Amino acid sequence: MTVPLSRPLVLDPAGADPCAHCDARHASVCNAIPDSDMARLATTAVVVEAAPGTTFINEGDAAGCFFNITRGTAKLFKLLPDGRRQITGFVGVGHFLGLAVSDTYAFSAEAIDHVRFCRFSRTRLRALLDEYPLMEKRLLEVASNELVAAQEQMLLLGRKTARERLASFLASQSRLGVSCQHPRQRFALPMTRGDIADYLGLTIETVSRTLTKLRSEGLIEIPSTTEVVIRAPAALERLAAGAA
Amino acid sequence: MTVPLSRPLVLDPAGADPCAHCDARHASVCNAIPDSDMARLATTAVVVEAAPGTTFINEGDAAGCFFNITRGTAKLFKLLPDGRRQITGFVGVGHFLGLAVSDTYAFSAEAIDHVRFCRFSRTRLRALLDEYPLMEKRLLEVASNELVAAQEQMLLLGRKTARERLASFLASQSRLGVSCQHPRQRFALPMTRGDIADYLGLTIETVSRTLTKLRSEGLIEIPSTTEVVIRAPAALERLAAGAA
DNA sequence: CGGTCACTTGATCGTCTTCAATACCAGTGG
DNA sequence: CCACTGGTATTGAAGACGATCAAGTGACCG
Repeated sequence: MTVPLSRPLVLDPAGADPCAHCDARHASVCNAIPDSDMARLATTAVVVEAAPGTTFINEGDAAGCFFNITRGTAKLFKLLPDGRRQITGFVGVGHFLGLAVSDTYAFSAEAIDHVRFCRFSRTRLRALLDEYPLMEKRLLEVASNELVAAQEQMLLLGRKTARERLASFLASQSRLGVSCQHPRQRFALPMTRGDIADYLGLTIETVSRTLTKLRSEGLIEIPSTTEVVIRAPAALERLAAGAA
Repeated sequence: MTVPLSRPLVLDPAGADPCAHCDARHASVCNAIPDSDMARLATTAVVVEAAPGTTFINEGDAAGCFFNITRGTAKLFKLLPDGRRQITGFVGVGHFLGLAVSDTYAFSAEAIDHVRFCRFSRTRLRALLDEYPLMEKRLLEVASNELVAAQEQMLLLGRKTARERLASFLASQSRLGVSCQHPRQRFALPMTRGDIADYLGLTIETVSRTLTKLRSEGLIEIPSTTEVVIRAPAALERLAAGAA
């Protein structure tokens, strides 16, 4: 599984006061900063665009920046020397990246579709945090939530069957983003089967076979390879929870 | 794998100003609070003792408290309805527990040996954090570090072989606590084979077999079931890293 | 159209699990 | 002192789930 290494593209901030009109603001830690200071926030951030397949964070590199996704979806992953890959998460709009205390990144990040993000230097963000304690609180909240998600994923990787993993994955995807309260029946999967496999600790073949099986059993439909319809949400949830 | 449910024991805070003389303070978030305020800190905490096997946090219960381990080792875990268990971490002196934003605990915690910890009510800790921003910063640091560790564990659970998992586990245990810089050659394993299995996503039998194999190859020695000696640290690290 | 890439499907294989028996150790009481 | 017990660990044999290897399909695109 090779990782493309093309360069991300730095954009001129389009229009005045980009932060004030940011799509991601409502979902992001930046909402801790009052409207009146949005212009200042904008001056500390650099807007960057990354084409699909672009790796914009490299595990092990000096961690000079923080990131805030404002568009698209990216995958975070770790690699073993022989190329085995574990995707630790898919991140979308509003997601904050780079919370490593160490001086190097603990994971790599690659754009799945067209991704846009804000980049803050470590030192400037530090200053921002000192000035807006509310932002630090929000970050702690975010980190806590991710920790809970990470533990859930450990349960999945350590103890669930392939079937249960796919069911968990589909169930969680249906609850993503705006549909947090009202799970969608139909949704897109921007990532490839290979990505799903590396996220669930399986192989491409097992992912494909298991999806086919779930479909043949009437739990889901697969209108296209990038789209899923949940036909039996309750049954899927039961399966995801590992009910005996 | 049954989970004992006996009650933890609440102690009278022995002696005056227990926080000032706390063994865990240097390793804990409490070091963000100045010496002069130690007495106040002590009044917000309740010292609790838990015998081996005692479950002192139950996944799903209302999350009213935070915890700070001051003695012993505990295991954190999640269960599936049919009893499958994933241990998400072993926590020792100085470890801070309960960072769930949700109103229920996301995991259970059980004492391995004799554990002592401080218990803070959620509301009182919130007040403490508002008063000592440095403590909030420390918490964010702690959470970030745990997040990095969680990602490493996902890599292990999703992509490493049984051999590599055991090597990783032993290598990380040798670096625990005070021996962070100078890995110990010899150390105790307070947890059972079952605990190790549930931490590494394996079965007891595979853990036992794999340890035996590592021993027969001269990488480790096993003087007793609760003690390990690393004979070939470099080779073990290479194995843990998944070198091809 | 030919080429590439992602996905699906089939057959075989291997690692780890499951089932089962045995060994071990500490604690208890005869 | 030694049999007895319960819990934990080791070891062996058989089985299963998912991996690997291999072939085939379909969609997109130059």
